[in-house]
Amino acid sequence: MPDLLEVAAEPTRRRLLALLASGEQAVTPLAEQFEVSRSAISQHLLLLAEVGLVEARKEGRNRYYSLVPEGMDRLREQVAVFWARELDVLVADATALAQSAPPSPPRHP
Amino acid sequence: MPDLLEVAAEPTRRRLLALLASGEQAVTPLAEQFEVSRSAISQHLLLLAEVGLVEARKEGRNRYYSLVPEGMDRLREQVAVFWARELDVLVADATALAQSAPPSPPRHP
DNA sequence: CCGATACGTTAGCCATTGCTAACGTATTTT
DNA sequence: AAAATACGTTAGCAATGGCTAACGTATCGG
Repeated sequence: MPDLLEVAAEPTRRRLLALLASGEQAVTPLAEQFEVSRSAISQHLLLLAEVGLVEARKEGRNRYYSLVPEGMDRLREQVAVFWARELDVLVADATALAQSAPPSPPRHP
Repeated sequence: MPDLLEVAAEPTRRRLLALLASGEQAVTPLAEQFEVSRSAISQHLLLLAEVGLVEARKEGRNRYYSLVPEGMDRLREQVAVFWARELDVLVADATALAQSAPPSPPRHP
């Protein structure tokens, strides 16, 4: 059972998700937008399906892949949880710092 | 030159970033919170530093690692770019769907 | 000066990953 | 019925990744 974030982070799969965002699409036309083989894309899609980010609707000899909203929400949540680990405090420092303020002293007194 | 999102997505490194969010920390105390060796953690930290997410402040025989706000902002941006690819439309459907509304017809008319 | 501490570094190992090529299968076309 | 299309599946490969163990190197304490 692969890690959701890791699966989604891989560059080819990120692009696949982005492409599917504009609507469902069959495998071959998807694969044509990449430089790797159709088989490679198929395997990426199966992995994305395994973690519940996409699903396939079979119609004739085509399999139309589309995003699974619930899965994408789970991904969004995971990302949110990551950022929520007080990282925002740090980033707040960054913007303050970007506004030509003196650098804040090291945390952890 | 490794991919920023992929580097940040790996579970151990995610946790490292989260731990560093609460303040700078030396390698050994960091490593003690994991089950893997100190060497493994050191290598993860070096990789995180390579992509600009963390940096080390040397003091005596310790190396205090901390988040690099600019790097974390770049990461945040990358994530935002990913979600911005019209994925939000899909997610909007999801919430609507979660409110017991009939499923929206397949996109791509 | 010597041992201990805190690291980075390296080599080597094993598992995983992403890939291609070839094949199998269902569906459509002719 | 045969060829073509659109897939998934499998095997097998090269590369990568994460890990440990061992070592090298500063720095600190005695």
